Amino acid sequence: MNRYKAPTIVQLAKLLGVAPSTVSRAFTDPGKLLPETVDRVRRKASEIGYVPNNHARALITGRSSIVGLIVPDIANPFFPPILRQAQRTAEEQGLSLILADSDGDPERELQLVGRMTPQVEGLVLAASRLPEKSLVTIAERLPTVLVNRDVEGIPRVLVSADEALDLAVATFVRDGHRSLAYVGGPPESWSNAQRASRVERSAREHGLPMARLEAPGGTYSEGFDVARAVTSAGATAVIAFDDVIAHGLISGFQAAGLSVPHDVSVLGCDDTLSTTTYPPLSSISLDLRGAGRLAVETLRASAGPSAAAPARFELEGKLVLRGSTGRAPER
Amino acid sequence: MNRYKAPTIVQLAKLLGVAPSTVSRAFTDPGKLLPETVDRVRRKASEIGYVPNNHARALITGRSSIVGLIVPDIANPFFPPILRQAQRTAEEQGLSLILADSDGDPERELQLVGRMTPQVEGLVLAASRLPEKSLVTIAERLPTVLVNRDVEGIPRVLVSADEALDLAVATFVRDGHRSLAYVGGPPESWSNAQRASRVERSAREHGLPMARLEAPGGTYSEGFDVARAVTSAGATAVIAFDDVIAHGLISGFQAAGLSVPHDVSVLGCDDTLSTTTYPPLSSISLDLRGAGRLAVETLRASAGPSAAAPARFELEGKLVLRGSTGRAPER
DNA sequence: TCTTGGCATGCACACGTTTGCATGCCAGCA
DNA sequence: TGCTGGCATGCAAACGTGTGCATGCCAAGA
Repeated sequence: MNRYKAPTIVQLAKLLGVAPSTVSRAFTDPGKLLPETVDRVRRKASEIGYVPNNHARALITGRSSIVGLIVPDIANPFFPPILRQAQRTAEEQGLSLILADSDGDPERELQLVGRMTPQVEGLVLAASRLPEKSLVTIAERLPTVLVNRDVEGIPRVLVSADEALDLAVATFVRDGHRSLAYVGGPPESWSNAQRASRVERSAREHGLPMARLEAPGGTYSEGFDVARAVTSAGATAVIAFDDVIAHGLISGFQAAGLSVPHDVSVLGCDDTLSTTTYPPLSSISLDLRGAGRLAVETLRASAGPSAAAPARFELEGKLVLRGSTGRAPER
Repeated sequence: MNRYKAPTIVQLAKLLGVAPSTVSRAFTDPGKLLPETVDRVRRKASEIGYVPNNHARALITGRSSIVGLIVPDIANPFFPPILRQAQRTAEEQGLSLILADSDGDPERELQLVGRMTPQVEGLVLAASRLPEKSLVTIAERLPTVLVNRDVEGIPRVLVSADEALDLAVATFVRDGHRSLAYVGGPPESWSNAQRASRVERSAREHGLPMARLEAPGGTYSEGFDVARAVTSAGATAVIAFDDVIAHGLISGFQAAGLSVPHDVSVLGCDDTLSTTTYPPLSSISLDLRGAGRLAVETLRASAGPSAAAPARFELEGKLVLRGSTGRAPER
């Protein structure tokens, strides 16, 4: 009933006594028109409230001004900063962002990609759980940027904790720790594999024994439960896949009567919790917002006719020592 | 170069030896077709990976199959569950969700609405900070659903803590508490005003003195800092606007050498942190996912020709007592 | 004056759907 | 058998825009 039909390009053209194509050009290719004409068209347009119909435009150009973003889990504090900055950057470029959550399920992720494909201009896949093969196929038919997934031939932006992890291990050694534990997160996560192997390598180089433990769901309570295994492995320092697990670990240690960092040092990763734990969590701070921005900028660039090699950006995180790490206990 | 053209309805029709309109109907109006035909079309469609082009569809029908969702702050743990379920429900209905973050700024929120208007079919505004007048104007020109904002004449779904707050106050009284504090959150937030006045009323009815304190940014560190004010007001029980502030309060008390819940009881709201604090935070659990679902379902319903009165849903939360609340200290 | 060429604008088709109407078929009834 | 009517499907016209090509104008050069 309150059906309001928006003014169209032909109405505006008729009103001005010009051809529809002239109006079109006034918006999309003003250089081809007399500046005076452009002015006249634009003025009248805003007067009658004309605004280009996105769907009609998308239909003919194939560019929808919409980009899709898929994350495994919106509720994970790792993603909101990426998401937020991605949206903001998209907005600056005149793009809209459509969002979906794959729930960490590769099958569902693939399905979401399928649904999005016809209506988006490009895709950002954050921490994708899809096999490389699928990713390549997707990237072939649609401009795609990966976040935290390193696949040759596809533009990608990675937030890396590698150097900071090296530094962390070195710091632990210097502080007298003689045994280390790493608590892994979701096994399908690329970051998890990356971090685990880096810590392992670094520990080996320092001759530091390392126990490998798991919190596959990446939850607080898993972290809590695995604390026991850390102590029985004899480790005095533990690096967790992320802050959530680290937080659980701290609580687990406290519940077992151990003091952090006096009895055991705990290092998180991602720095999403910052000072909201007690003691304040040492962690590795990542440039998540930068990743969000870079992802859509790269997408935009790679959507063009550029035949340049697919970009690969690596954003190094930095180690932030707070109260949850310290010297090894005297024994 | 890597331009991949998606299969179209006519290609599919040719492949099947039927008319394009038949294919179209197989998706939009299957009742008009022989069930067998519908099957055949759908089977072939998924075989060759055909998926309807939304833009073409939107152009002719005027319905874009896109709904917009605006939140004040994606990073606030209150919103992801809403967001997530809203997206999922939208997906079930064949809709896409475009997302934006207003950063809590009304001006920016208005601007976002303006940008979205021409391309969405409806709008969900969560915890909007816009004046009522603006909201009414928006709702007039576009199907709109409010979440946690109560404006007469606009469909809305509210997650309410009212009854649970009453129960909480009664519980405090029963447990011997003689003085209460309420720590408010963002002053522009409708929920904040709602909760504050409810607690105030409930306390008055019980003859319980109540101190009103503020953490206007709604952050952990503000909660931490305001803990001091709580104790100097002599309160032995404190209700916080949300879990984040409550978490800060707990840490603040611990830093001041007070034990929770032995010396002071802390109650959060929203139940977003659940067991990740120590002691586990008592809180008020809200049906956020239900709100997300209801919001887009309501939007969908109100987009139809229904002239029914705008719906108003109120989802009551429930009190969950964990380890951060207990009996008043002996004195 | 005639030609050339650049520049501003008009013409008309294409994009992939939906949908009202037309068509053809077959069953049921007189 | 002939007629009616319902049902499954085909036909073709939109929806609002972008864009290659054609057109017409005017200035500059010969």
